[in-house]
Amino acid sequence: MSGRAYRGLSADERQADRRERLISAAYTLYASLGFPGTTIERLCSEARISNRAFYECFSGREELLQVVHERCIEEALGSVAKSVQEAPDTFLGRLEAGIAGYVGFVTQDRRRARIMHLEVRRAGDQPLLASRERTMSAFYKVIEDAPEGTAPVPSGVDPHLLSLAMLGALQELIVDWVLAEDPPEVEAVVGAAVHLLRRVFPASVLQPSEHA
Amino acid sequence: MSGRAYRGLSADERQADRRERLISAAYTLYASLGFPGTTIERLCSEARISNRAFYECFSGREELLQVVHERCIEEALGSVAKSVQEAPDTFLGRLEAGIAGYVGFVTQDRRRARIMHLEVRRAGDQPLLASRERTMSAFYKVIEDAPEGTAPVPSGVDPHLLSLAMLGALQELIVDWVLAEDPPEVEAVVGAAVHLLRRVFPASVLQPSEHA
DNA sequence: GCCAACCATTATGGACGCATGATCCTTTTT
DNA sequence: AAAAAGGATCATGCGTCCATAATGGTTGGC
Repeated sequence: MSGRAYRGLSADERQADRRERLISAAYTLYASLGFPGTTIERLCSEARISNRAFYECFSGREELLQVVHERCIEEALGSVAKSVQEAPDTFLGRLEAGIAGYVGFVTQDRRRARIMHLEVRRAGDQPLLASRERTMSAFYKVIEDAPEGTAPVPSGVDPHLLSLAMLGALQELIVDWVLAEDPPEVEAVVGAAVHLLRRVFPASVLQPSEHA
Repeated sequence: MSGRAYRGLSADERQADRRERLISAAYTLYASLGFPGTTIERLCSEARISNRAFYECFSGREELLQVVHERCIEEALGSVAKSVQEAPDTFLGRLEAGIAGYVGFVTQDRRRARIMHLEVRRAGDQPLLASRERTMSAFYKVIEDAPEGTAPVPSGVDPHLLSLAMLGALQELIVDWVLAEDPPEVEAVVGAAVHLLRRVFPASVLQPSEHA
């Protein structure tokens, strides 16, 4: 057995520590050099980890990206869920809180926004699309959990495509925020996104009830 | 002087022919292997052109992509302009014709859709963003050329961000059409996009006049 | 304090792509 | 038909990255 203490850490702890350092390094390098420019060697030197040890943590660059992306999504979902729970229990309230929560979360750290909305696409990796699907369904939930069972999706138009388009709109706004040399205010991004969704999903017009 | 006839073509014609073959090869390879996977050697072998001669046509891979992309945009603008001109002179009519024209054009050849909406982003090349700006402004024009000078952009929301978001929405729909293993009908894509824009730009509600 | 585990640093071999140079076949001119 | 231009095929030098192996310094157990 090769489970021995070292620098006060067990074998598993050391392994986990290296893994974590690699993830942290990836977090930074993806945002600065982009995913294609982030070589394994750079990752290792940034994380101060042996080139050899990388392969004991991940099978290759793609798996690392996958893990980083999933972590980002997990954190984002948590943050958004919290924002939504604290919001007033109206469709509009939940919607606005969800968007503001997500945009706020993602713009809080420029690296996050870049990884989640730019680098993921550049990879073209297959398993990443699965993660994307998860985000989609989470987004669906926010809409489908409208309070009194009103279906906010209009008829005659594929609701899946509509949600897809809304995600694309939001994504484009965030990408612009990331790439523009003179980025818009976060509030403006949120405002545009909220305005968009408010107009697209007609349930919002049924919602002045709570206000009066 | 080195301007001599060869295979019935002048020196300039031969040069132009090689250029064209490279562009055609790029058109195909970008869509199958993606831009990053499209090496110069592959391009040359596909175009049946000497590796050496490539650099007499383009300075490198990026310039070729640039040229291909600009050609795509040019053709798209032409096609959309024609569709819009033939449409009824109402805001809604122009809008619908523009969207249907663009989606129809871009989905007419799968390679086009992929190049214009996927590979361009993957390149991360700087001059490409300029071309993208041109597309943006063209899109603006369609909206700003509303017949009786009504400003369809709502107040309180940055119209630039709103247009950006709409482009993002449309782009996402097209990307989905390209990547999905079970792609939606083109009509459904057009329908979703039209529905979206109709709801977002309130000028559309001022437009039942022509119908009666 | 000595040995052994541990691990970052530093090579090594292989593959790939870019850019350029050399070779050889084809086409045109005379 | 011979000479010369044109261009594709093949070959080279260079750099980068991946993946693995050898090196050497550090830490923990005894």
